[in-house]
Formats: sequence, C-alpha cells, structure tokens
Amino acid sequence: MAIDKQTVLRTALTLLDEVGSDGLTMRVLAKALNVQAPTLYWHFPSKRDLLDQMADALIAPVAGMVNVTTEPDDVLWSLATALRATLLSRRDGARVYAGTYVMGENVLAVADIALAALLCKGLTQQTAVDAMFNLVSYVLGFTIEEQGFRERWSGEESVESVREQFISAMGGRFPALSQSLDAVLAGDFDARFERGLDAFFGGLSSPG
Amino acid sequence: MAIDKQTVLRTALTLLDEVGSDGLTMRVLAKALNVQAPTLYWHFPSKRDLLDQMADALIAPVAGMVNVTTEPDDVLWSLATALRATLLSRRDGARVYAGTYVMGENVLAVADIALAALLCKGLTQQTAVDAMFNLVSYVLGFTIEEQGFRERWSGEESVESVREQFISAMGGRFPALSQSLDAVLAGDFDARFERGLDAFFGGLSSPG
DNA sequence: ACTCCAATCTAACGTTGTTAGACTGGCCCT
DNA sequence: AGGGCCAGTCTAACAACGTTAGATTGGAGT
Repeated sequence: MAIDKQTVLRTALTLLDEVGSDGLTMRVLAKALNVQAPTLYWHFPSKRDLLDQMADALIAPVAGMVNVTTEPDDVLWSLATALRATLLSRRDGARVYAGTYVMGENVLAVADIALAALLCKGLTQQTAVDAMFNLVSYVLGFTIEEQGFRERWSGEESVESVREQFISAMGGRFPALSQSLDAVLAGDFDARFERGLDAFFGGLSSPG
Repeated sequence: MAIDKQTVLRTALTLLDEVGSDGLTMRVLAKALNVQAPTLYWHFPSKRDLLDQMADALIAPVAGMVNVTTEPDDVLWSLATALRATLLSRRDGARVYAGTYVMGENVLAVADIALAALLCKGLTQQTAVDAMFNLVSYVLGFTIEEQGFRERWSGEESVESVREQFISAMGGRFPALSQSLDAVLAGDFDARFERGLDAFFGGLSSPG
C-alpha cells in the first residue's frame, strides 16, 4: 500500500505533538508510516520542503474558523484569533511555521480573507496589504513568544522559581522591570492578545 | 592564547554574516577561532546555550540607540526602530533571536526601557507589561517575515518571476489577493513598519 | 623543581539528512 | 498468457553534525 503526500503530512503533524520539532526526524517519521527513511524522498525533495508543506497544512483550519458573515473588523478579529489558536494547537506550531515563507494554499487563503476585509473597509490597496502583513506579523510574533514562554516555564518550574531567576538575572538593575515583576509573572496571554488587537484596530481606523 | 566567552560570541556573530545560521556549526566556529570543536564545550555547555547567548549579544546595540531624553512615545518608537534595525543588521538575525527565550543582560535592558516609558505614560503595571510584550512581539514577528522575504527573493529572482509564481500558486482563486498583487510586490518594508507602529501607538493612547 | 588546574587536544560515538542503486509488484500492450 | 515498464520501496552507505571521554599541554603558585 503506497503512501501519499497527504498521509505523510497528516502523520507528520500528529507526530509533531508527540515528539516536538527537534524530535521530528526523517527516520522517526518514516517509522510512523511503516516505511524506510529514504522513501520519503520519493514524495518530497528535501526535509526543508516537507517542513514548508507542513507549515501550510498546519494553518489549514484557519480559513474555516473565521466568521465571514459580519463586518470587516469582526472578520479580521476572528481571523487573528483563529490563527493564534491554530498555531498554539500544535506543539512548536509557531516555530515550525515561522521558518517558512511558502505560497501555499492555506497561506494564500488567509491572506485573501484579511485583504478582502481590509479593502471592504475602504483602505487603499497598498495600505490594505501593509495592514494585512502587519496583522499577520503581530499574530505570528506574539504566538512565537507565547509558545516559547509556555514550553520553557510551564513545565516543572514553579512561578516562585521563575521569579527568583528573574531577580537573580536583574541583579539590582532595571528598576522599571523589577517594579513590574508581578505583572510579568501574572501575564494572561489571552487578555494580552486582546489588548494587542485592540491597540492595532484602534490605530487602524484612521483613513488610509 | 586562551579564548574567552566574549571572543567566541563576537566571532560567532561575525561568522553568522558569512555562513548563515545553517552554516554556523561548532566545527566552523572552532576553525575561525583556531581551535578544535570540543574546546567550545569548555566555555559553553551546549550549542543551544551558545545560541542563547548569541541572541542576547545580538541585540546589545539596541539600548544605546534609543533616544532617552524625549517623551515616552518617542522612546518607544525609537526602541522599536532600533530593535528592527539591529535584528536586520545580521544575516538570519531575527531567526536566531526568535528561537530563544533568555533572560539575558540586553533583553532585560530593552524590556526595562520600554516598560519605563510605558509607565511614564500613566499605564497600569499590567497594561504596561502587556503593551511592552505586544510591541516587542510585533517587531520580532515583522522582522522575521521581512528577513524571510528578503533572503528568499532578493537573490537572483526578478520581481517578474515572483509575480508569475504568485499567479501560478493562486490559480484563479483568491480575488482580493490577486487584485492587490501589485501592492504585495511593491511592498516597502520601511513604510510598512512605520504604518504598523502608527497603528499600534494610535490604539495605545486609550487609557489603561 | 613540583604541583596543579585551566584550557586545549585527539579520537570516537551515535544520529542526522541525503544519495546511489537494486528490487518489487502491478498495470498496459500485444 | 507473457513481457516490458515504471511508480514506489528497499538496503547500504556517505559526509557532516553535536557531543563525550580521556589524554596532553603550559603557565602560575609554592
């Protein structure tokens, strides 16, 4: 029974959750498909290419999650939320996605939805493109940092231990930061993301 | 003559420009230092740790570039601009930085400057921390995408070739995107970044 | 002169992405 | 029915990678 691209990609994404992006080697992936590693090179020219297509497959759910029946700002809002949720839903999702610039099916679909909403708001084409790029960049950057934080700290270390690491690293300097240490440690990423989107949309409403 | 951490880090960053992040192996770095690869493990416990410290060293210039004598918004603006410029100044700079969350000297310094300016504006501690995180995330995400674009396309491929790739990949679908294709290809990253910051600061001025 | 230890070396291990080339099995043509 | 063909998989192997073990150097302190 021959394997095909879709099966490989689906298995690779499932495996990503189990072993992480560092653990996702060609041999491990091959074993999960009951196949030898070199076989994968019949379907993909390189691991780089496989990762690129994984990145596109990763965000496949996004387009279906956005509410397209409402007004432009709601579309953009739900698109940003869906993109973050989708990247977060898989282990190392943001990092896997960040490496790649690919003109894949789903990447283009997401860009198209955002652009349509922005043009509908009456923005210039150039302004709309810039805003789309900025919005996607923000969501991506935010999610990379969030996932980095989570995987670094949500393990066995307690909040107290992290606080001590901070205090030790700061060593008396950086007054504004140490004064706000509680807020740093108490960070609620959902609320933070909403505030970011609020700020972004607040400034976006000026005429383009 | 013994090598020390600072020399290793400086050489590693210089080498990054020549060989890129994929080409920066322990053996290549060792050769540039006239040393054998295992010697590096006397100074750094692992390559991961070396990369973390490189990431912190990478953004060392930022703190010195920001204009601290002016009002808060100008401080934040120049900080964001300096951070982007610094990440762009080295090959794969954004990607090297993105992998790491480290409480390094310079990371903390940048955070402290941003937080001080935001608190000076009268924001709550939690709001200020969220805004700082959001601002840094945006700059990072933007720069990752920008550098990805640049290294992917600014090579031998002409704009026309990129346009054809887009058209071929879209294949008739994605009307909003194909309608705006000229704006996508003509993208000026400096202007785009300024627009992003404008939007961000526009929405930030609401009371926290 | 002797000790000691920081810093480097050589040698090697296991793993990784990737390639070359041989095999298998099912479909098509006569 | 039989003979080619070729998509798809296999085995074997390569160079390069991060990393470890253990021997060796060389200069500072007593």
